[in-house]
Amino acid sequence: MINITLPDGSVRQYESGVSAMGIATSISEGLARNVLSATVNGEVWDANRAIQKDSLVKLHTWNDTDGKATFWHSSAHLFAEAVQNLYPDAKFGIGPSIDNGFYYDIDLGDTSLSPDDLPKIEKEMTELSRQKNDYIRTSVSKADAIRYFTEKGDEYKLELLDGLDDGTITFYQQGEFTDLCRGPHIPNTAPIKAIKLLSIAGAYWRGDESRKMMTRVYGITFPKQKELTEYLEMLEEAKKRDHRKLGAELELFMFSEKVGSGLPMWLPKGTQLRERLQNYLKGEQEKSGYQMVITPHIGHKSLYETSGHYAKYGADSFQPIKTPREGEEFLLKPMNCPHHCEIYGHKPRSYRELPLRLGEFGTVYRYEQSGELHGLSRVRGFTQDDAHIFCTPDQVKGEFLDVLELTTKVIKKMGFENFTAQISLRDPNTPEKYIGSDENWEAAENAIIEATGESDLETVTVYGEAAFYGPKLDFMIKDALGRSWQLGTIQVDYNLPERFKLEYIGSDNQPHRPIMIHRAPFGSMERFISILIEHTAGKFPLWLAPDQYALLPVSDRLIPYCQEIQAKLNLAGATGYIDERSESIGRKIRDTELKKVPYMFIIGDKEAEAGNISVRRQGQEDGDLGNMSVEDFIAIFKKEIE
RNA sequence: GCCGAUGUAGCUCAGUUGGCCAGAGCAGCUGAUUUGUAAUCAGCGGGUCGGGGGUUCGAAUCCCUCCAUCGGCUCCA
Repeated sequence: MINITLPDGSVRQYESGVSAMGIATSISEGLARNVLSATVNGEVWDANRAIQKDSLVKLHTWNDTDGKATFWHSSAHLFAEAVQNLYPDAKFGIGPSIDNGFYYDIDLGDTSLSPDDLPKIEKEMTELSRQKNDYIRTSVSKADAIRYFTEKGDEYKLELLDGLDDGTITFYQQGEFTDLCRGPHIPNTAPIKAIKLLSIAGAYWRGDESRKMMTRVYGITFPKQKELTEYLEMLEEAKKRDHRKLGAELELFMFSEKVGSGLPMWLPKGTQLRERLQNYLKGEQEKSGYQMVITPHIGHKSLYETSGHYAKYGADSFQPIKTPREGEEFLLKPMNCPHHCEIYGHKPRSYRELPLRLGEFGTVYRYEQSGELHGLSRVRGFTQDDAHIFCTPDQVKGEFLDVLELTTKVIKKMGFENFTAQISLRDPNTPEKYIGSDENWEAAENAIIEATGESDLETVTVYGEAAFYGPKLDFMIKDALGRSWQLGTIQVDYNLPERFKLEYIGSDNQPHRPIMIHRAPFGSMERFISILIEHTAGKFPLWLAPDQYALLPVSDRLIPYCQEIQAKLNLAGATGYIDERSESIGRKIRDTELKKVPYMFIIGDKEAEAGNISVRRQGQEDGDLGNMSVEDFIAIFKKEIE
C-alpha cells in the first residue's frame, strides 16, 4: 500500500500502481469522468500512469490550467494524426499547448496549406476523436526511437532526439499516429469534442531564421461545443475592441508615415485622456512622497557607457546623433534611470534624505524591430510613468510595500478587478549570471517576498527570471475579456548605484551605497492606454472620458439655453460640448452614442421652460434618466468621478 | 530584422482576362428643414489608385524596388 496526499492535506491509502484516474474513481464517478491529468510530486503525469510510491497528487480537470494544457497538447497530437491521414508526406516539428489552445509546426514539402483547407482537417480530427483512441505512453530506447523516425523519414523528430538522453525517451500513440513526446496526455481522444483551427502562419524550425520555414497551424479545442462558441464570440468581441480601431474612431491618437512608424501622435481627445491619467497618478505619488523631475530627451553617449546600456544595447538602438562642430555623440534616451542617477549624484546625500523618490513621466525612444510594432502596445517612442527610489538596504521592504499599495490602488481605480503579481528571483543554480553580493540579493529577495506576503496580492514566484542586476516584480492584469496583460514592474537594482558610484553618508558618518528601486505602475502610458481602451471598449469611466457630456438642443433656438447649462457644468469641472448642428434629435443622440460620450442632455422647450435638463446615459438599453436640475446632475456627476 | 499577405476619397469597400474622363455608401461642404431619446431631404466638392522606377500604343491592373499596415517568428534595457 502507498500513501497518497491530496492538496487539501488528506491522506488516502491505495495499492501501489494506482493511477490518478483510480484515485479519482475512488473519490467520485463524476470526478473520474473529468480528470485529464495530475501533478504527481511536482511533475505533470498522465491520469492513467501508475504511481508506485507515496506521493503528493493533485488531480487536474478542465478547470485547472494544467488540465487545459494537457487537453490542448493532446489536441495537437490529434491534429497531427489528422494531418498525417490527409497529407501522408507531412513531416512534423513540435506541437505544444499554448495559453489558448495549441499549435503544430509541420513541413508539407511543396504542398501549401490555405485557410480553406482547415475545415477539412477539423472534420478529420472530429472523426478521429470519435474513435475514442487511448493515448498510449511507451518508453523506448534511443536507438529504437531513431530507427522509427528514420524509417518514417521525419528528420525534425530525429533532430529533437539528438538532444535527448537514452532512457528518458517516451512515445505517445493514439490511433495510427505516434509522436516523440514527454507527455502527459489525456486518457483518450473522446473528450476533444469542439475543434477549431484558427490560423496558419510561418515559423522557423526551432525559431532560427537560418532554418527552414515550417507551416504553423494554431487551433483550440474544448470539451463542449458551447465553450468553443463562447470563445469564438470572445475573439469577435476582442476584434471590435481593438485599440487601433477604437483609437482611430474615437480620435485618440494617430500615426503618420512621414513622422515614422511606431511613433504615435496624441490627438486632442487622447491627450485629454492621457493627461487625466497622469494627473491622477501624479497626485497619488505626491501623497506618497514622490518628487517630480524633468530630464532631457537625449543624453551624452558617455552616460550610457557609464550605465552599461551602451555596451549591451548600443548596436541595436537608434544610433548616436552628433553635434556638427565638435562631433560629440548623443543618444536618444532609452530609459530615464541614468538621468535620475545623475540627479541623485549631483550633491552629497545624507541618509536623512532617504528614501529619495524621483518621478518623471519620461519619454524614451527604443529601436524596436519593424515587425514588432503594434498600435500603442509596442512603439518606438513612449512615455514611462517612471520613478526611481534611492534608499538604504533596510528601507527596501517598506518602499516595496508602499509601491505595491500605490500600484494596487491606481489599478483598481482604473476599473481592473483581477490582477496578480509575478515575483522573479535568481536562478539558484546559476549565481554567476547575477551581479551584486549574495547578502544583498538575499536581503532584496526576502524584502520582496515579505512585502508581497504582507500585501493581499496574489503572487506567483518564478526562479531565473530576475534581471541580472536585481529581483523584480511584474504586475499582471486580466481585462474584461479575460485576457492577461503584463503592466508595470518594480525592480530592485544594485548595479546602477555601483556604476554611478552613488553614495550617502550614514548615521555612522561613513559613505554607503544606496539601493535603487525602479518602478512604473502603468509601464508606459501608451501601452497602458491600449489595454484600457480594450478593457473598456472605449467607454472610459466618467472621470477619464475626454468629453464627459454633450448638450443636444432639439432646435437652434435652444442653443442659448444650452450655453447657460454648459457654463454651469464647466464651472463644476465637467467637460463637454454643444451639438449645434441642425440635425434631428434622433441623429444627434445616435452620433453621441457612437462617440461614447457618457452623458447627453436632450434640451427642448420643456427643459428651457422648467429650467432643467433631460439626462441620457450612454450605452444603455434605455438610457433615459428623466429630467432633473443641473445641480442634481452635478451632484450625480461628482459622486461618479470620486 | 525574417516569412507571408495587404495598400483605390477622411472611413468601409467595388473596380471582370491591361483599354473610354476610376465608382458606391458613410463622413465633409452648401441649402432647405427646427426636429423630443440611435440615421430629415436635396445639391456639391473630394482620389499623385502607398512612393519611385520599368514593360507596353496604353498600367489601379504586369515586373522591380522602397515605404507602411496586418498575421506570425525572433526580440523587448
